[in-house]
Amino acid sequence: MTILRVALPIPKRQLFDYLYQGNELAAGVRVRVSFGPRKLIGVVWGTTETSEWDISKLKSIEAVLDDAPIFDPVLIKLCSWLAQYYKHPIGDVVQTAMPVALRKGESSQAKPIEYWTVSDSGRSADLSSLSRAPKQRALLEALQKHDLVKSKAKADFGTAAIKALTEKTLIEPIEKAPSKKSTWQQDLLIQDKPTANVEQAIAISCIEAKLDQYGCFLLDGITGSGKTEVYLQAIEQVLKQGKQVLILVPEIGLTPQTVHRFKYRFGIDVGILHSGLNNNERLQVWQQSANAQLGIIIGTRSAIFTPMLKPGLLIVDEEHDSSYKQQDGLRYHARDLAVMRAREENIPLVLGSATPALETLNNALTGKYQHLKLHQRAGNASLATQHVFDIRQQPLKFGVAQGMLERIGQHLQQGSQVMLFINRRGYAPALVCHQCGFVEHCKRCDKPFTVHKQLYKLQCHHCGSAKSIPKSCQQCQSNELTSMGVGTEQLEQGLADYFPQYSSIRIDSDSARGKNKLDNMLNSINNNEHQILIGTQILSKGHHFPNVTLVLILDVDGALFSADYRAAEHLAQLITQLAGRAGRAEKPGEMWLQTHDPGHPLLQDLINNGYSHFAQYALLERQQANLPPFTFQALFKAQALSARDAFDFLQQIAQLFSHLDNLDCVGPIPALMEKRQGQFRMQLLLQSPQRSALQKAIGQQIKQIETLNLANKIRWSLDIDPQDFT
DNA sequence: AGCACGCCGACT
DNA sequence: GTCGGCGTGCTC
Repeated sequence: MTILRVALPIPKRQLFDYLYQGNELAAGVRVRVSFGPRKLIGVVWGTTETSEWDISKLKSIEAVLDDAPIFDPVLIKLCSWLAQYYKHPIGDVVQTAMPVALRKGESSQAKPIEYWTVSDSGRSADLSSLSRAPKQRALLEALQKHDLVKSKAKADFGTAAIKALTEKTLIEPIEKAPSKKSTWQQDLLIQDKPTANVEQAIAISCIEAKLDQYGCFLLDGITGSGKTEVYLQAIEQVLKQGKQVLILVPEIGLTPQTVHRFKYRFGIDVGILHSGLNNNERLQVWQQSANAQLGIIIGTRSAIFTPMLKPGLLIVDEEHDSSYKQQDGLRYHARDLAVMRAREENIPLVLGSATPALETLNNALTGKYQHLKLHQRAGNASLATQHVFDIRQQPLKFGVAQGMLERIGQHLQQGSQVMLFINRRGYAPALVCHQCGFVEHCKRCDKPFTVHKQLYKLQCHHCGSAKSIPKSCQQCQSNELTSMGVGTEQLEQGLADYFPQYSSIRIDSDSARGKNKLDNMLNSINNNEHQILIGTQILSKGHHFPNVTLVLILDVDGALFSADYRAAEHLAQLITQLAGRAGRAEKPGEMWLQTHDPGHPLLQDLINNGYSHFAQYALLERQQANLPPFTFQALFKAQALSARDAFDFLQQIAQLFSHLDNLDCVGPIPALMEKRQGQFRMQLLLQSPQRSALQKAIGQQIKQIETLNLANKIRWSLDIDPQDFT
């Protein structure tokens, strides 16, 4: 008789004890247990001699679901660390780390995958007979080449076409058992590879020198400098040793082209984990990776939990990308988790970016990570020139300065495309004088106030002090005080009226939602179907716009004067990424930044000296202001129908931490978005110069916080190392 | 989280 | 009289 400690999918920061009639059950095995009135599937997390519960009242395990653990020791350690570090319920963490199929208790052996294939009559069918049904024709044509996974066929051709062809008995379903062989080592076929330049060769040999141990590398290379080639040549060595490579990419970066590049170079199957997979397909990749049947696995954030039998290398591409941080539930950072995993697996980790996050850069500068730089730009890449446009006293039309409108007109007339960019990320409205550019700052913190229209107040997000919104500028007495901010729709309409002869298109996460919609939009842009592009964040990621010769960034000030101290960093990353993606060698682009503060040192540093110089300066500023990565933060957020409840709850938390030295408390203050879906949102920021002090303090208080009266009445969350303050 | 229990108002 | 609203509390 043994007592097992089981992780259950329950939002409680604890394990639950059960009796087990057998001798041992390894950690990582799934079990079915009864929990109150219901049945749950949990994961054995350990054994114990004594229970804090009355042993006679313990229930028994009802069923054991796995012969072998579904988590290896490294993943178990990783989950425990996650729960500990992010102060998150362990059962929830374990749940997040499992494919959905396994959460539901299905066998860890993947079921056969369902395909569509051509029937005998379909194989020889004449395509022209379907000329009036283009979807059906396209599907049949595709299937005559090779079978298609059902879910993919449905996504690409629709259910109607499938149904029609089934009724005509031209196609039929077929099941294929997942392959058991792990022959990728024999199949490995290295395609001709370009000769690495000197910098690439140095980077590759640095990584190769450490293939059998932990080491973290920052591969810091400007756009077009050939980071991928470095990955590929490092991967080659790992695969040749019979080891696996796990590659994380941003949500938007997992395109067929990316995958194809890896597939093509090595001639082997690549496991892909993205949001479009169904549960069984996901389980199959998971399973094949766990058995080392796949040499390369590429996936987004959650792929960091994919088990590997023979781990050899971890890569996080575009490591600065915000999609690596989960923004709800378990708020983990996949890049940080990758560091932990590489250390536990004792394998190297490569973080790649043209615009490294300041946290990462700091780790490279202090020698914690090895800094590999690529400065040389490959052949036909181009970089847009960057300029600042002073909009003080300039008449603005729908957010665009008159001078800029004229320039837009010139570019359009030359047959080029123009991109207008609205930066919403980290945006916080500051009160700017349109006459002289003066921005009112908090006297105590020397930080710009943030405008809160709901409360009709200016509020400092650093010390929490507030004052009412002034009527005129302190410096020039002008009444033209604006809290900048342009609406996408307003801009789109304005441009359509001003340039009626040109077609405009808006690309944001709303308009790009849906299968292939973004791809279709990007294609129509590069076919010159639209001349004016209006976009947000989504445009800056991974896509090239060779016909765009003018990029205009509208609300730079919203980031420069933001209460979110990361806004300037994100803006710089955006500008740098965009500059590398517009125009081409023979038709280079120009980029203009509209601002009330053309002399802003960060802005000037960025456009004159480039991202890496900017980043070092920004780091210095962070150090002087006692901000991350030189201090460590945790953010409590609360939302409720009554602002009072949210405030009181956070106030009670603040009191729990108030007596500690080494720990600063800011708030409770309204969140940057103070009201959403009718709920008031407040926040409380904890900050400490020592990570351990912050960890310890929260660890000691979290149980207490859970049991606060208001904790069950309102919605609240804790975000360790917060990235986003909206 | 989910599910039961319990205590109040508005229905046949 | 009971059906059902959702506040409270517990689950090894």
